[in-house]
Amino acid sequence: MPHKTRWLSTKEVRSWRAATRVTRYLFQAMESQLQREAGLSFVEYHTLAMLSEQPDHTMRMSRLADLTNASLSRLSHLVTRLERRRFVRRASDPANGRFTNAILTDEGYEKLVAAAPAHVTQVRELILDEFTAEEIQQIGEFAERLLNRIGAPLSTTE
Amino acid sequence: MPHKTRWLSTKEVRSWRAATRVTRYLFQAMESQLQREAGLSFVEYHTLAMLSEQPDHTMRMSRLADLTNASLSRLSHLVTRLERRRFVRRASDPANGRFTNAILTDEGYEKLVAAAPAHVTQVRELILDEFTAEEIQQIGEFAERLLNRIGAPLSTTE
DNA sequence: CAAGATTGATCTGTCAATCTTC
DNA sequence: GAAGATTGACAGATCAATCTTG
Repeated sequence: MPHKTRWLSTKEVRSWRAATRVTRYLFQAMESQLQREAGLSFVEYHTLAMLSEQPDHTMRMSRLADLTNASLSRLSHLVTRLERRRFVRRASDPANGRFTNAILTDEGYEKLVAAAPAHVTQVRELILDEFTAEEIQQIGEFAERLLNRIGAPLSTTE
Repeated sequence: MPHKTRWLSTKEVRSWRAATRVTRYLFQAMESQLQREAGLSFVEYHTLAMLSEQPDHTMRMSRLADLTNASLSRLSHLVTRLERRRFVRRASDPANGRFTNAILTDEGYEKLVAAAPAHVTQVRELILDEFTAEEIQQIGEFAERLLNRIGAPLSTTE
């Protein structure tokens, strides 16, 4: 019941606020640029992107949900919308009927290819260009340490 | 029209993915912990927190929107909900009728005080405890550089 | 019955339109 | 008329309940 809370020091608060503020700000910037220029949300874009990296442009819903940081429910709704727009289609896994595969259509692939340059350019201008290669490396290490601590799977490629 | 896109290197992609993944993961973790244990969203919590730091527990809507990274519209809806729950009330600024002040109620303050220890503890356990003081400092500097680059206001205290 | 996935109800955010005060 | 703020309509996310297959 006691559990004395270890409050944050002034320096910690400062770092913490800057970090939360900037991450939220950057997400919003990317969201609205993608939305404006491609009519895709950040998650939608990454859903297409993850699929495009698979040799057969196919991935199981549950894995896709994990990689895009979305709940299965959220992904399911989202894929339904992407299906309506013909960017993705579903097919249940012939090997195991419990699994559903999401499959990138040609149209979806074209959409991604059209959207990518502007997005990547924004990421460079907004973020990467601020840092040296070593700093980018450093940031990646910090992020990976946190992912390990949390127990989140790291890699994209299985 | 050309604008050759400077695509990301393998290392850059790796850092970038880890960073986006971890930030989204952490936000979700904080969201759901706050929601579960206090019935507050992350923005709601920080809205109360920002108000509590003002001597008179009062702040203009537009400033509050800025500090919580919300649009004015979003904040307005949000404050309406917080008002219904009696955590905040509104009053138009006597000095300038265009301004609306959001004011933390006693009930709202108690809510915040009740929610804070668990939240702060989670922030430590999830994130801060992974890093040395120097690293936390370093992360703060990275974040502030980005905020400057973007042109976002930095400080909380005016 | 457990894992994978979907659905529907509800809540929250966004965008455009509007209102108010200076 | 412009800045600050609010509103309503719609799009999207969350949560709990449900369906389906192994």
